[in-house]
Amino acid sequence: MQCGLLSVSMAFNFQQDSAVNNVAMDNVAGSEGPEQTVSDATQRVLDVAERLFMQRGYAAITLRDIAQALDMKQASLYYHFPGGKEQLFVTVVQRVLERYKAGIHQALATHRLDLRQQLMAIALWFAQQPPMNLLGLMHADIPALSQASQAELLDSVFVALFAPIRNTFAAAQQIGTIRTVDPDMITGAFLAIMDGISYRQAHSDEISPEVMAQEMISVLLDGLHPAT
Amino acid sequence: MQCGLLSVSMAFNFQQDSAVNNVAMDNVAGSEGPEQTVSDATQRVLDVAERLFMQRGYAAITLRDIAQALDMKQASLYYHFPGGKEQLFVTVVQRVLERYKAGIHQALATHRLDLRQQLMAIALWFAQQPPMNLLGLMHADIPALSQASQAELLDSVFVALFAPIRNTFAAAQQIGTIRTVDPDMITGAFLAIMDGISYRQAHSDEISPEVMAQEMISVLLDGLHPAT
DNA sequence: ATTATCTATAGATCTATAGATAATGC
DNA sequence: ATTATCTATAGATCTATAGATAATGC
Repeated sequence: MQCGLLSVSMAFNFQQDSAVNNVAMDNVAGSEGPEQTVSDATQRVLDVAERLFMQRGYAAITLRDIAQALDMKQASLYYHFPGGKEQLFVTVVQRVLERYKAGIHQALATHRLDLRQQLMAIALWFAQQPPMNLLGLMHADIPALSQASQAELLDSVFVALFAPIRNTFAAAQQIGTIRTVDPDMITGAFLAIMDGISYRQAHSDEISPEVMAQEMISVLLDGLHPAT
Repeated sequence: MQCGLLSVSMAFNFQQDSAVNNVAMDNVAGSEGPEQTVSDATQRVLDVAERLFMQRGYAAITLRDIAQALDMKQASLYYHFPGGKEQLFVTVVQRVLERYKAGIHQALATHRLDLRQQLMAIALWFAQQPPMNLLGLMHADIPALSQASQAELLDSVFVALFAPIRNTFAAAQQIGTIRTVDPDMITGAFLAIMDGISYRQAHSDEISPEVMAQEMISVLLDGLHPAT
C-alpha cells in the first residue's frame, strides 16, 4: 500500500488501527498494576540511544557509541536489550512514535473542528521535537532491519503518524473545508514539511516555533499567491 | 548560515556562486580538449555506487557491497578512488548535485517569468529522478565525513539546490507574484516536498509524475482551501 | 535472588595497503 | 607504459556471548 510520500508496503486496514494500537500502548504508562515497567537504568539507555540513533541513523551509530555516551561498556547494553542493536533500535523508534502519536492526538482533540488550528498545533508539536528524519527512517534505517522488525515499525509509523493525519485531511475534504486532492499525497507532503520544521528548529533559532508553524500552515492552506 | 529547512553552516556568499561553480563544472563535459575525463570503468563504479549510496546512505553501504554489485573485488575500487570510501562518496554526491543543478537551471530557463511553470518543471524533474534523500544526506551522511568533505558538499548543496530555488522565490516576491514569506523557509519546504515526490514516485506509480507535480505546485501556490 | 554492571574474547566484517597479473596501446 | 583487475593480509572495529563481580532487597 502506498501512502502519500511514504510508502508503507503492508496490507493495512484502517479499522484495525485501534486494535494494533492497544498492544503498542501498554508500555507507556501502566494503566494496570503489574505492568512490565521500564527501569530507570533502561530508561537512560533508551534516552541516549534515541538521541544518537535519531541524529545519525541506525547504521552510523554503534553500540560502542551508545555505551560510551552512557559511560559504560558496550557489552552491558545486552543486559537491558538481549536482542542487541536491533531490539534497542526498534524499542527506541516505538517509543518515539508513541510520543508523536500522543502529541498529534492531543493537537487534534484540543482544536476539534478547526482544521487550521489542528494543523498549527501539530506543526508546533513537530517544531518542538528533536528531528526524527522520517524519510531517512523509512528509506535507510527500516530496510536494514529483519523482516519482522520492518513490518512492526512500518505498522507503527502508519498508526502513529500517517493514519491520524490522513484521516484529518480526508474528513476536512468531506465537509468541504479543503478541496479534493489525493489525501495520501497531502499527508506525505505535510509530513515532509513537518520533518523539515523539526530539522530547522533544531539547527537554528532565527524563527520561533510559533511563527514557523503559522507560516507553514498558512502556505499549505492559503497558498503563496498574494491575498488579493 | 541557516537556509530554510536545511542548515548550511558555512559563510556563503551569494555573489560567489558562479566562481565556486565553474570549478565544479569542469568534470561534466570537457569544454577543453585535455580535460581529465572519467573512464568507462570508473563511470560504472560511480553509477553503481550512486544507486547504493543514495538508496541506503553512506554508513549502511560498504565498499564490499559496491564491489559485489559490480562483480569485482573490494580492493579494486581503490584503483579508481585511491581516497577510498569517502572520496567515492563525495564524487558520487557531487555528480548527483551537478545533475540536479543542470535540471533545475534548465527548468528555470525554459519557463522564464512564469513561476508556476518553473516550479512545475522543477517538480517534474524531481519526480523523474531517483530519490536523493536530501534530509538524510544533510543529517546523517555529511556529518560522517571529514571536515574538508563536509565543507565541500555543503557548499555544493547550497550552490546546486538551495541558491537557485531561493533566488527564484525571492525574485517572485520582489515583483509581487507571491506574498512575502521567509524565502529560506519556503525553499526548505519546497525541497522537502520535492524530495518526497522523488521518494513517492520511486515507490509507487499510482500517480503520474505530471499529475503529482501539478497537484503539489497547485497546493503550494493556491493552497488547499477551496477555490471559491 | 535480582539488578546492573564489568572483563575477556570469539567471530565476523570493514577499510586500506602491497604487490602480482593480464590485457592493451605505443 | 597504462589500465584494470586480482590475491593476500594487516589492523581496526563491531556485534554478541560467557562468566565474574558488586550492590541491594528479601
